[in-house]
Amino acid sequence: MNLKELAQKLGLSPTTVSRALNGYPEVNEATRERVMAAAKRHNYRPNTRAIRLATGRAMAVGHVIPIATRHEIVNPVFADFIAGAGEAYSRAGYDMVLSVVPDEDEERSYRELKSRGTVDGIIVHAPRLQDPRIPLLHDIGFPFVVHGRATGTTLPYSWLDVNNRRAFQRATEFLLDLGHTRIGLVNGLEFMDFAVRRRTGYLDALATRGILPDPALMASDEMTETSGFRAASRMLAMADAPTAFVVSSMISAMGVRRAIDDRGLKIGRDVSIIIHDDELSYMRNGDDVPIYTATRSSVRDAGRQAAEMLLDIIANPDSAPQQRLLEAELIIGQSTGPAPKR
Amino acid sequence: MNLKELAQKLGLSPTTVSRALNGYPEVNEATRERVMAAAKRHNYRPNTRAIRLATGRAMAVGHVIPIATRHEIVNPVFADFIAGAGEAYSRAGYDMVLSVVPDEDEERSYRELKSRGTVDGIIVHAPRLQDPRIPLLHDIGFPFVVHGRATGTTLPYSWLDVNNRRAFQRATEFLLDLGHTRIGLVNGLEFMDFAVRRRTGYLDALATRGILPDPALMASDEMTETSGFRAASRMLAMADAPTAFVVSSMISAMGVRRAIDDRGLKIGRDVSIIIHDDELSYMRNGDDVPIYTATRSSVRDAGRQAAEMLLDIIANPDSAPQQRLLEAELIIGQSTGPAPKR
DNA sequence: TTTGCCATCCAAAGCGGTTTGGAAATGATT
DNA sequence: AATCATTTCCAAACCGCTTTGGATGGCAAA
Repeated sequence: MNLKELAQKLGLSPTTVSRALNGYPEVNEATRERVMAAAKRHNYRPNTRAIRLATGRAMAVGHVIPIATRHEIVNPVFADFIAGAGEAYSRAGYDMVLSVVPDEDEERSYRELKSRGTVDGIIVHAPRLQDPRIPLLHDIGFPFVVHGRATGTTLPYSWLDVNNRRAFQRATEFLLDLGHTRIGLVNGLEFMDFAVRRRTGYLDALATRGILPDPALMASDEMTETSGFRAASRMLAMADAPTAFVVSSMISAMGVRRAIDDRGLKIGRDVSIIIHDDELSYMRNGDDVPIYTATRSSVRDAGRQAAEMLLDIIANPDSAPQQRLLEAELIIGQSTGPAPKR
Repeated sequence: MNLKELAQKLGLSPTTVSRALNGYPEVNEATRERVMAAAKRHNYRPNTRAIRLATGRAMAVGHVIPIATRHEIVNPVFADFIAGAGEAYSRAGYDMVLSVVPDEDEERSYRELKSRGTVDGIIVHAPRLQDPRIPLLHDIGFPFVVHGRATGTTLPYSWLDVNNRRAFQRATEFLLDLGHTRIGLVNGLEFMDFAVRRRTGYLDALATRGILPDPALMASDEMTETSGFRAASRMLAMADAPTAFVVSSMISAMGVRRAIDDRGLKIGRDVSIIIHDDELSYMRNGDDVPIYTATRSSVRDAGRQAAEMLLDIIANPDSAPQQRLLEAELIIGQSTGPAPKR
């Protein structure tokens, strides 16, 4: 059942039927109702492909998932971010198209999305320092929103980010207040922008207390259980081992926990942990009482907000770039306690 | 730059240019090369929207992610499955569109995808027992491939699944061989098909050794760290506590590990664990030496294969349904050992 | 009655490709 | 030279919708 057939059945022109269904004013209310009823009765759904060609809009948004060819790691926050964004899209009648792209093909991939007209805009994931994607998308004139920021980029662009620096500063201060002075940082890969900001926050906190940072207490790696384990094991084996850890993710923290357990130490008593909690749905930080003390910010909610921002930018292409900085909340769990006396 | 313009520049008709680019035989090789060169030079990319309307094919595949409105949990294997599938799609020039749908709207969502012509086929995720989506998709005549199976469905349909029953049977037998007789099962939600099959495998193994299953040793819940912790804690508190666990996922296993650690027990010595390992990229089971003994089957690879199967079905709509059963390998890690003497 | 203005509807021209059904040119065959 | 088959190209229809630029008729104002 297409427009033409429906129009024929109604004894109207396709024009009028189209206008009736799309709420244009130049159509009699009576006929509009008649059209609406007939559309429902015949279960008419306009063909998306035709709409897209006619309007020139894709009614779709792209998410490019870069696969690091070296590690082949899919970002674990991805699923929840997508879930949040997806809600916003389906509410607005937009589709979400995912492109899984080996990272060396990313530029070509963006250009194609643009020139083939597959999508109306793009969410940029996991920005790195001076991320080349931002000037690129700017050049080809594609609406986009970055989830995160890219230090070193001077162009104005739209982004939505968590205040990672502040979060880690607060986390570190919290531990300092408990008397810890040897605090290990188990960070993500530091060519990622968020990881740099987190380190900055950690260093800032130490600096204001006049504590010299120890490079041996700062690890940077992929955020996996294994790498968390490795980093923590190494640090705990030191003569002057840390009494606390600031950890970039729930997953790394599980590795850190394993390292601590393996040495027969007890979390919250011998060693404190404070993590950043993205509130991944399959990785809840406890139900009622949080297991870990954490800086918390829902990545799913971030997805929703970023999507809404992008839709807004697509609808108003000439508006100024938008920015939104979310603050993480500091929640107290069972993984932190006063520094043990030596 | 569109077809017409390109044709004009070449002094050819759009017809010929289109045919030259799409490899039709009725065009001189010399002109084809000329066209190809010009297309590359002018950076011509056919407009996807136009192709779709003209051919009637969407050149896209849909993945519907149901969000359980109760738990709001995104399936953690999802990201890796998608990553695998995405590779297959982009190789074939297909787009992947994701719909995030509250599970009560799922049926409507499938019908819309079909009637609006958004996609050419669908991957069905996380099938339940007698999953209603299978007859539905069958009815509306939509090509689809199920990741998993649906016990109780008599219709023939295409699927790709891991032999979950066999995997858990082998895992349980492995523990039995080590002398364990009290073996806990930490399973996923048992309205999910895979979870039922896993339990069956577990029960089969016990049965062949003449061991009566103890309901108190079988837990079924969402596969989160917390639920793993809860289930294991409860079982370990029993008078006749289990000396081994079969655990449905790496994530639950982390909860199980925490429960074991909390009681001051040692994994592999006091308590054995064997898990099912989907080889999630951010959740590797150790690097060289596996941490956990596991039944292993890459969900990413499953995604790739399921996608290829679907593309094949879309290309040959009248072929018989395809089925593929993947066997998990049993890999020995450090989390299992002989049953402790009492 | 005429004029002008709305309100309501429609024909037709897009959107940018693919595909059908020739047409012209070339070469081979008789 | 005439016929026929091939090769090579093209005009035009089509996919299903939106949107522009009228057309028509009714009614109020002049």
